[in-house]
Amino acid sequence: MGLNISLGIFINHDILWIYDKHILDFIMSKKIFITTPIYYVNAKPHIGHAYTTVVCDVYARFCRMMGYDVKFSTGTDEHGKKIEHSATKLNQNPEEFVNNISQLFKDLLPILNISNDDFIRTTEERHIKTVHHFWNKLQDNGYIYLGEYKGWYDIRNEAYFEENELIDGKSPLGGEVTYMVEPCYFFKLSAFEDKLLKFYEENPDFIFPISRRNEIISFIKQGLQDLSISRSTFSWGIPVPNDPKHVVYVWLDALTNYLTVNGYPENENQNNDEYWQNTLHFVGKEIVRFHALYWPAFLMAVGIKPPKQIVSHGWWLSEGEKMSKSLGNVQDPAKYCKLFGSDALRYYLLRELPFGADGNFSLNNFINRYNSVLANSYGNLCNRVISFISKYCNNTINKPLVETGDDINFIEQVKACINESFDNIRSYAFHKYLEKLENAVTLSNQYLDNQKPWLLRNSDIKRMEDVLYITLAQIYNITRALYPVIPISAKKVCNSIGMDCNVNSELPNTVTVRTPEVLFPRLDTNDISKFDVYASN
RNA sequence: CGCGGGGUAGAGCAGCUUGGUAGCUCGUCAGGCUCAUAACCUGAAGGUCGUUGGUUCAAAUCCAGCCUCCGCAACCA
Repeated sequence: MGLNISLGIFINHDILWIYDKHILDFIMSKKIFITTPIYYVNAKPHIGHAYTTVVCDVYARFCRMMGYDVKFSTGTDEHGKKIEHSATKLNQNPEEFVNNISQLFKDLLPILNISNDDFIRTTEERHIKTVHHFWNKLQDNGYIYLGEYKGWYDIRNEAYFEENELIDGKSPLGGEVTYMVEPCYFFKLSAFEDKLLKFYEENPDFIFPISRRNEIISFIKQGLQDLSISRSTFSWGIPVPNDPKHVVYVWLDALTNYLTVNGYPENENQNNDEYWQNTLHFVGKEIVRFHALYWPAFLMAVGIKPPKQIVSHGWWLSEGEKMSKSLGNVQDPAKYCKLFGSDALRYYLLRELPFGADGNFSLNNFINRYNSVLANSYGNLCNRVISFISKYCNNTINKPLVETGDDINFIEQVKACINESFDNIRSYAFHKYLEKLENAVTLSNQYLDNQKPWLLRNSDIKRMEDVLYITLAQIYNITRALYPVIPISAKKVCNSIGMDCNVNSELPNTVTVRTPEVLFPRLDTNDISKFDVYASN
């Protein structure tokens, strides 16, 4: 029972463009809930955080463009020993510390032009209420018991190990270990092995991509142990209901943020909630296990259906190496936005990395793509056509009465590109989505060069106008298709031809243009070291 | 046997799921155009797709082994 709505209608003079493939038909209603992970406030935001957030934003904007009612949340994860530790080192109390860093993440959102509907902090009262309710529910249903955590504790790395995991009396992570016994609460994760495997079986798309799904399945098949879900060796966390010596394990705390955002526990019956039924969690590959395994188990334990899909992406290297403060190569997303504009950064993030894979973020490469695609190809196309109309057609252009074979051919090819482009959204192949639109831009430049309106100006004014209108119509279509990625520039282009970015808008018979500003000024590559893009410590 | 990701034109990468003329961006060379952001368009050179073997009519693509590079014991997306 896929949703049968027409997904975006592109109007091209005399041609009704209907993008009728149900790219999002796995979403069963018109509502959709998109989340970023909540970011751990142990350090300042870097390009990796920006990436996840931008991916979600582009997806959210795309869905809205296609007529969906989107709820899009992000936020910060603020509890845990590490935070307590970091705060102490700076002679701050934890509240002060998390307020500062959380604000940095929040400030980044408008800089990246993110259209989130909510920003949640795990220190908020509404969230603490949710966690308490969720915990009690788990307890009422018999999935929590008090036990002891025993093992060799690596203090430096804050992790427990089994005797047989130790190497030369040290932890596998290289730290000194001491044997510790800590009373703590456990979640009966072991009871969910079969249920989880069955769930993955019945919902083969639950974990994206497949390789991650296989990893999780083989992890479960090795056997699941009960999960310790409380800590008593530090206090910066949400107290366990009725036993405030313990605080709630940070992942149980963090994951429930999604329920908080969706109105739980007031809105307790999430199974009837249309947003919840169509929840997409976008995550980095390192936290797939928490989202694809622990989270559905927790939810099953309280009787809530797991989310629709866990969408996992890869990691960024910086200039070929791991991002690291000591190497000074931590890419600062805010600096990129300031220097090149948020659209350029958003475009680069999506275009450079094949979604799911790891990739390399490099300033040189950024500038290369910026110049070749945004400036020379797309920006220049918009500029040359609109300027032409502005200069030689008195700002006004009329819809052609007849079309030649070349025209039809061109229009059909662009249409095919946009269709293929959108098809790639379904599999989160954002790099291909953009590549196809770049193809459409190239086709437009080729069409112009073949038709040579600058020669027609002296021989056939009517034909010149037809060519320009037809090209302008395709620019309008391409621009709207690009809107989710480069919303600011897309709006500028649409405005300069007196239109909005709505997919259902139709180019009128007579279009009046305004000379556009240069969208993406070419960047000088002679000395790229002058661009200060790295985070200061 | 720790886990994971790679090895495709000078550089950086896609393609591998669903085998079938090897593609993209940049760079180089030669042309064209002049509406445009010294941009745009055309053409050319340049690759035995790490290696060995297997499956197949057919392998960059599937399978097995090998060589090799790189991440992970974090600032974790």
